[in-house]
Amino acid sequence: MSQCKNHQHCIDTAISNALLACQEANVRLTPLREQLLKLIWKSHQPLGAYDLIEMLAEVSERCIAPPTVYRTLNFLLNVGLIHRINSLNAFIGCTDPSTRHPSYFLICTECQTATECHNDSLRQQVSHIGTQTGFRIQQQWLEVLGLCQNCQKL
Amino acid sequence: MSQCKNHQHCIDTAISNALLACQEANVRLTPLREQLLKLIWKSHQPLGAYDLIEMLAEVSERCIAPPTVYRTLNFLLNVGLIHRINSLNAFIGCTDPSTRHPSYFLICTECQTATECHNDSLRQQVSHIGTQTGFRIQQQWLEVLGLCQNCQKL
DNA sequence: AACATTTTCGTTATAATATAACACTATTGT
DNA sequence: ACAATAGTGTTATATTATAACGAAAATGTT
Ligand SMILES: [Zn+2]
Ligand SMILES: [Zn+2]
Ligand SMILES: [Zn+2]
Ligand SMILES: [Zn+2]
Repeated sequence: MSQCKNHQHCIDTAISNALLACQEANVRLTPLREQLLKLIWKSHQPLGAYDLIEMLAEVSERCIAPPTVYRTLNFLLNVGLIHRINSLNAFIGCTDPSTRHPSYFLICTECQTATECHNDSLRQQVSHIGTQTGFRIQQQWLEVLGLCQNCQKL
Repeated sequence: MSQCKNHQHCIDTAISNALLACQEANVRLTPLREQLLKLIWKSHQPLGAYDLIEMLAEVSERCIAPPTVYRTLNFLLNVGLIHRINSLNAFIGCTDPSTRHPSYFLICTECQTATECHNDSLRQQVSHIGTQTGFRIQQQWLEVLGLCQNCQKL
């Protein structure tokens, strides 16, 4: 939770964003989907699918098998409510699901905090590369590993 | 091989680059390592570890188990002779192992060709984000999925 | 050459991540 | 009430990756 003062606010915002996004997309935020999204938002650290399975088991007594979790994760990915961190096989909440955008993250190797990075110059630069090379961009991920400001001090 | 006229030249260059890089780093390019690197350079498409195991079996009659291949892949990664495409769990040859650089790729979803992208403006832009946010960058990957020029025509 | 040291490779077992296939239940629209 | 669709449960299995340990090869030193 390194970078937020009131993490409950992050969670609340995430859920209300999710409700809006689902309404917009005309899909349903079922209890399971909402519960998983809340678990993902428990921290600002990417979580693996099997971490989430364990968390679900603890929280709700229900033992949910991998296919169900992966289905739900894919739903959240498709609606744009979460991102996948490919270098970690892990998932993290999107801080702005209102508009589709590439997945750019700064990930601290010390505290594991992943910070989404909405940077238009960067986006334009990538887009420019596409134009230059005649490549029609469909999807993109940038994952930057390193030390966040906090962890450099330690 | 989409973007190259003479792919044998790509392979030859890769091997001589590898010899140089290993000399420079004072490490050995053993037969196994060289063989694996050549297999990776068979095409401009990222290959999975288990693809490579199959290819090794076909080429050399030797049946090499996963740990050996992963060890060798990690060696090649560490020396900077190959890159890992995280979104595909796959590996591809580096087009310029002479200097360490981030892993930026354009990957065609149709023909699977992955083109390494040495773009300084992009690199500076990412570096700038690091400076702005006080994040000390250690490693980075950009993976752009889409359609290459060739595949758009089809 | 003989030996110790280090590096590389082989082998077995297993961990971690992800999906296929099919059945059942809940929701929605008529 | 019914049919159609969407969501979830369940079993089995595929795919990707590593731990642990021992044998072999290369390297450096007497
Ligand atoms: Zn927070
Ligand atoms: Zn986002
Ligand atoms: Zn080529
Ligand atoms: Zn490279």
